Amino acid sequence: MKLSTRSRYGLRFLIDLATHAGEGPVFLKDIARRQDLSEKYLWNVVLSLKSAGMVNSVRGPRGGYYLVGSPADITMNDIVSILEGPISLVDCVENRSSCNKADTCAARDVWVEAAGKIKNVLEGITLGTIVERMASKQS
Amino acid sequence: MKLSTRSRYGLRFLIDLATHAGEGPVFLKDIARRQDLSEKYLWNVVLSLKSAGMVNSVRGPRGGYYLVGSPADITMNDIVSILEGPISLVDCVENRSSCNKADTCAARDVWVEAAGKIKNVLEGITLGTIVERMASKQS
DNA sequence: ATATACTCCACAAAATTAGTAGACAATATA
DNA sequence: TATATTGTCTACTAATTTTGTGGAGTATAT
Repeated sequence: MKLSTRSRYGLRFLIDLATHAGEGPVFLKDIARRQDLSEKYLWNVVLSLKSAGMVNSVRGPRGGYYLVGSPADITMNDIVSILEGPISLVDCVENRSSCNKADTCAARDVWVEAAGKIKNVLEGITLGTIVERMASKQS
Repeated sequence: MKLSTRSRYGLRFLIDLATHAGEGPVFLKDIARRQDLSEKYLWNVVLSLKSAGMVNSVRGPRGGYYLVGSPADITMNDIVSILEGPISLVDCVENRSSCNKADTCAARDVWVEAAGKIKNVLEGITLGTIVERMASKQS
């Protein structure tokens, strides 16, 4: 039950972006350097975030990336869903037809319930609160 | 954020076992047939459950597996922890030294919090309630 | 004795994840 | 308009994890 590096890198990217909000677009290259991530691989992660409309980019000199919405409106569930896929602990939660026993399966009910609760947890954590907490930590 | 088949198979094995409690040991072969799982692979999963002390076995004819404790005392967190490893969404949650930035990392705090809450959710679901719910569903 | 079922090591196929290479496209600025 | 800077994109490869198989052996109730 580990998250892939996509989610980890994505979150670090977004935190970095939120931290530098209001300073104009931020270079992918700078974030990769600050966070010590492969620039190429990070781009691939960020591509997903952009496709999902969570970030946007400006090309050319003085270009870079910026958050589309307010950090307070971006939840961990949003981030993980984009980068990891929907929070279904097993396929049959999302996709009844992936198992021909889904309708009568006792185990499935468990996973549906657990997935729902985990989703609630992740929805309760926003990028905004993360950045706030960071700031108060440093002072 | 998917669980591996180990957890899925393991839960189905345990549900089957709990359902047949009080009838003496249950054959792995029978469960594999009922649940339509590879006998060999299921054995490997069950081995982990046995090593962890959750189930025990009797050899020879009339042998088989049985639950060690009461279904009411076995939580989803126990099961997933055994079969999937500890619920740390990222390595640094369990293992600070896996990342040299763990002490100052803002993202880590998020994962620690999320992992703790997810653990609470899974601890709230026991094998006992699952079996009960199944029974009431069938009536 | 022997049938039944568990034990355990080693191996292999499949799938997923992680990461790299390099050419191309857009654009702010001089 | 030239050019430096930065994002875009496709294709490929390497590493890891997951999932599963084979087969020889061991314990024991009948």
